[in-house]
Amino acid sequence: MPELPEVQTVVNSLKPKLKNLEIIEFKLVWKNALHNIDLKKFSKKTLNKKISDIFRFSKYIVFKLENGFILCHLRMTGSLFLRKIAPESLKHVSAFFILSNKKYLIFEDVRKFGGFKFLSNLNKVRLKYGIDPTSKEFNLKWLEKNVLSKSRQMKHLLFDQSFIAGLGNIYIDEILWKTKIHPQRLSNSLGKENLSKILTTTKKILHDSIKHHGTTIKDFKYDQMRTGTYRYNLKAYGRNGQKCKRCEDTIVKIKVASRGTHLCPTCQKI
DNA sequence: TGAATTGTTCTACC
DNA sequence: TGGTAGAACAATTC
Repeated sequence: MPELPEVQTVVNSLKPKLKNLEIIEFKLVWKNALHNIDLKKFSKKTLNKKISDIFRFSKYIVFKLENGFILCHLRMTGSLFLRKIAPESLKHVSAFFILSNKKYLIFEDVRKFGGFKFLSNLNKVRLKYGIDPTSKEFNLKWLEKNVLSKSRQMKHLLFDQSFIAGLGNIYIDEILWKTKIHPQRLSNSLGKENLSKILTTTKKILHDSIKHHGTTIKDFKYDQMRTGTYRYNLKAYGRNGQKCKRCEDTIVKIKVASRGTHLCPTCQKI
């Protein structure tokens, strides 16, 4: 389940290998893997173009070309990796590129929700998404201004990509457990101390997870085979029925924002 | 067999 | 109308 740290892991892994290569061919296997453009147009925009940079925007992997940007979203089960040979089975392959060094950039996606967009600029998409939690603009001042002015359940708020871009179910449950905030607690009921905790905890969790190449629960991998190891650091997510690592109570799983949500009923009082 | 899974987007409510 | 919440959607697994 790729969120910000997993997407960053893929970017870090691909960047040194892809920079300045040209896209020679594009094969679309699953037709819905192109999200805002048809195959003919996508090919015209991207073939024989050089990849001048690769970076993360929100949960997108972005390839910068001379005439625009390819955005790749992994959604639930997508993985993007480089190989020397063509994929031998196309069963879970949604699409692949052939590059000027004859290598294959393969997009594999069991659930098939992920895919590519082409945009000539990022102006519109930048307006649609909120602040990046790893940026220095994400600070206490910003939180005070934007969290206290709303009356939203914290899980809902942190999930909202137009508010903060990059968090998902796993890291939100971890942040709320660590800061002892109930997922249904209303944002305007928080004190400054809570906000300060949210700030430092969010930064630390994301940083630590990137260091561990993200969280692999089931599907996430980068570099074709390698899995992230942050799962060993999880305190709430997926631990329902197990003992809270802070007190003697048991982690429970409830539904908040129509998502499975893990919390400790003793540590995280509403 | 159908419930569960995800981020995004659409719709409904107040 | 704007802010908020909840459901629908994509496809597959077990």
